[in-house]
Order: sequence, then structure tokens, then C-alpha cells
Amino acid sequence: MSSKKLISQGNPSIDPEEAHIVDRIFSAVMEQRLAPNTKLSEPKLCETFGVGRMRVRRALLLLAAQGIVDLQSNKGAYVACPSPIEAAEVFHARVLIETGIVRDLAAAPDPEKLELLREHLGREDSARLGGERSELIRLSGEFHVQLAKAHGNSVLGRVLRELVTRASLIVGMFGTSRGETCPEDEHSRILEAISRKDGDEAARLVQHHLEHIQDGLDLKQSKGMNDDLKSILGT
Amino acid sequence: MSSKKLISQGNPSIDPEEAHIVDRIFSAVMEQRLAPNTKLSEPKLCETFGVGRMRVRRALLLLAAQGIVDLQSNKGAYVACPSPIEAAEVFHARVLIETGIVRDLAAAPDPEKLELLREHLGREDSARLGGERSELIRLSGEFHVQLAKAHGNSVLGRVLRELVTRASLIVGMFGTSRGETCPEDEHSRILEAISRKDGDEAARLVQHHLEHIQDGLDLKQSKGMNDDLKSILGT
DNA sequence: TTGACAGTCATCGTTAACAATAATTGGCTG
DNA sequence: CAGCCAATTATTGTTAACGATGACTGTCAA
Repeated sequence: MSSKKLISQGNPSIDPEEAHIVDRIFSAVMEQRLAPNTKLSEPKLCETFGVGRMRVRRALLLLAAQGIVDLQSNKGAYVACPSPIEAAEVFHARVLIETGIVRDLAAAPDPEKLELLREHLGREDSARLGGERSELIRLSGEFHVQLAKAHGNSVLGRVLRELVTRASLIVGMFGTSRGETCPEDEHSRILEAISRKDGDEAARLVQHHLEHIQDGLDLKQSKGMNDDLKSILGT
Repeated sequence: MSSKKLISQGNPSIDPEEAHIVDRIFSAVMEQRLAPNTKLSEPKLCETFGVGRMRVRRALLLLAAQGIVDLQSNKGAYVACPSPIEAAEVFHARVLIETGIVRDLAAAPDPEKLELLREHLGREDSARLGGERSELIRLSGEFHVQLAKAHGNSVLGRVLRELVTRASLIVGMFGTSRGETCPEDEHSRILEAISRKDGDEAARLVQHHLEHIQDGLDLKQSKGMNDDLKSILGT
């Protein structure tokens, strides 16, 4: 199930091979299998994906443009380490966009799309009960992407996917032990509110939900400073 | 005044030189000096910007990732021709995001930022009275970007800049003679509503404003089909 | 005159070699 | 033994040349 192919950027301009690399890294970040500040060396990626250096380089550039990786001149590509300011901006942007999306969904709910979301909730439950942590993290994030998909606006979908991925990075950096995944019922309550066409309530729930996740973060102490240590302790 | 440097993507990962190219093309599209379907050949761009082919190629890839240019395999890079569906999606996304932004602005207006917006309106008036069409088009679009800037969220700023630029493309493709620029007073009325903390009204005005622009489009008949003719009439 | 075909040309895509920068390791000295 | 300096190594950034694809033009035949 996890091997289901995302349509990458949905952008025909981008070579499928590079899009695949981008997708894989996106997913890895979403599942928090790639920690912030992880080095993504070109030779390693070339070997991993069995492609030439050019493809890897282009993929890294695309990821950098979306703030997922940090391209340091003459040093290499590293998984991005969002600053607390960036973190706040990403979450605020998500609140703004996602509340708008659920309001639209509630205003004209499409039973078919809602059913897909319900199925998604089912998968989340399965993963939660089955103890598949990685899968649960992925699904938790992807629920929000699915909200955008249900909305049907691919532009918003793309934007939100980027934001959700960056949010995963942030949770990975600043997340405390508890609250790393979305509380079980909040997603279903959001979907419920949409179903009964209560847009205001759905928006309120989304805002609350995202702020709840933020509250579970400790913006002061970051986990991703493994190699800042050198510069801190140096000299 | 038009040579004021935009901070490109604000992304330190991207080489300043490429960012400059991206910015220039962004601006040209915004000012409708680059029509949809215009070919952006690599040699021409290399000469224009005095850089190597690699830089141009990277810049084009970044533009393609944002839907500004269309990268056709073995054919070259062309300024994108958004479909009517894309057009609707872009405008809908803008309504969603911009209404959210003005609501936030109205909820906690910063007098300093508002003053900057007022100055921007002044520049728009100057351009309008001075008959500087190109400049007016640019400023009209940039007002919306400035709204995001005033909001202070750079993530939203980046997203909105992309959307406004794509909207410029759309207006260039489907725009009828009248209504190509924003009606004079709508921007000021939006700013007014924000000033008096009337978020709902500001949101209403923004929505109305954007829908007004959309109404000035003829999604049926596109101006950019110059070379689709061949494939349509061919064989 | 018009259509099709072939040859030429330009442009794009890819690869490989080269240059430059930063990290690492080893040795040297205090 | 610790700290520093130098040389090597690995990785990145750039350039240039090559191969491939598509576009154009001029010719020839119907």
C-alpha cells in the first residue's frame, strides 16, 4: 500500500526519473526516516537510484526550491533545518490554507471524495492499531494532503504537500516525545464537521488541530544541531 | 524604480545568479512583456544574461517547477500556456489565500505595513496617470504580493508571488481588451477595509476583485495558440 | 502548383573530464 | 600527550565536447 505511486508534482515538464527521486525524498522526510541535517551526497544518491549525477543534481535543486533541502555551496546538500521562525510561518500558512480548504469542502461536500477521506481514516486506524509507526506518521501527514486533493484544486494540493512535508521536518526537529502524531480523533472530527456542512466548526477544528501539534513542539531546543556542535565548541 | 531588486526566492540555497535570471523572467511575465508560448531558447538566454548554459538550464528548471515555463523534451522551454482549468484553479487558490491574508491583516493591522501599502497605491496612481502601461500592470499584480509581504509570512509570500505571476500569464492569454488591469479603486477599498479592521468586508472585496478579473477573461478563446495551429491543422 | 522527401542546420540532452573547494588524516613540534 | 600544520582524498562545481532529436529548406515528382 505504501508503494502507491504519487504523481509527483503532476508537472509534465519534469522528467519522470527526477520526479521519482524527488518523491522518494519527499516521502522519506514525511515519514521522518530522513532526519534534518542529514547529508545527501551525490555519489550516494546516484548509487541509490541508479542514475547519473545530473539527474540527482536537478532533483536536489527542485527540493531546495521547496525548502526541503539546503544546498550549501561546495559542501553539499543537507536535509533542511527549519528555524523556529520558518516553523511558525509554515504552520501559520497551513492554518490559513487548510481552514479555507475545509470551508470550501463543507460548503459543497462531494460524497465520493468524503468517502475516500473516510477510507483514509480507516487506514490510519489500521496503522495505529498495527503499531506501524512509520506508516502512521506518513498517513497522518497525508490526511491533510488528501484534504487538498478532495478539494480538487491541484495548485493548492501541490502547495499543501510542500507545507505538510516541511511541517514533518519541523516536528522531527522540535518534536517532543508525546504528540508526535496527530491525536486519534481530531481527523475524524474534522471530517465529521465537513460532512454536516459545518464549515466554521471544521475550520475551528483544523486550526485547533494544527495549533495542538505546534504546542507539542519545543522551539527552543532543536534536535538537529548534531553538526552545529562543531562550530559551537570550536575555537 | 522598476529596477528595484526583488529578493528573488529569499532562498539562500539558490545561486544568486540563477535567482536573478528567474527574477527577470518572473518580472517579464508579470509585466506581460513575455507572452505565453514564447520560446526561451538556451543560447538566447545565455547571451542575454551573459552566463553559461548550465545556469540557464537550472533557472529554466526552477521556472518549470513553478509552472511558469513549460519544458518540452527535445524541443525547448516555452512560456507556459495555462489551460482554462489551471486558470480556474489558480484564481480559486488566490481567493482562498488572499482572503485569509487580508483577514489576518485586518485582525491585527500594523500601521507601518499599511503605510507601505498606501505608498504602493500611490505608485499605482502615478503609473496610471502617467500612462506607463507596463509599469501599471506590474504594480497591479505586485499589490497582491505586497499584501502577503505586509502579512510578514515569507512562505505565503513566495506562494502568492507564484500564483500572481501565473495569473498574469492567464490574463495575457485570455484577457479581453478591457479589464486587463485592476479597476482603479478596488485596491484602495481593500486597504481601507483592512484599516478599519473589517476583515469580513476586506475578504469580500478581495474575492469580488479577483472574480471581477476572472469575469474579464474569455476562457474559450485563447490568444496563445499560435503554434497549436500546426498540430490542429496538421496531417 | 503542391505535396512529399531528403539533406542540412540548429538546438537540446547527456556524458565525461577537469578545476576548485572543503574534509580528513597523518606527521610534526611544543 | 595535545595542538597545529601540511598533504592527501573525496566531493562538489564547471566547462566542453559529443550524440540525438526536431526544425527548416530546397528539390523533385505528381
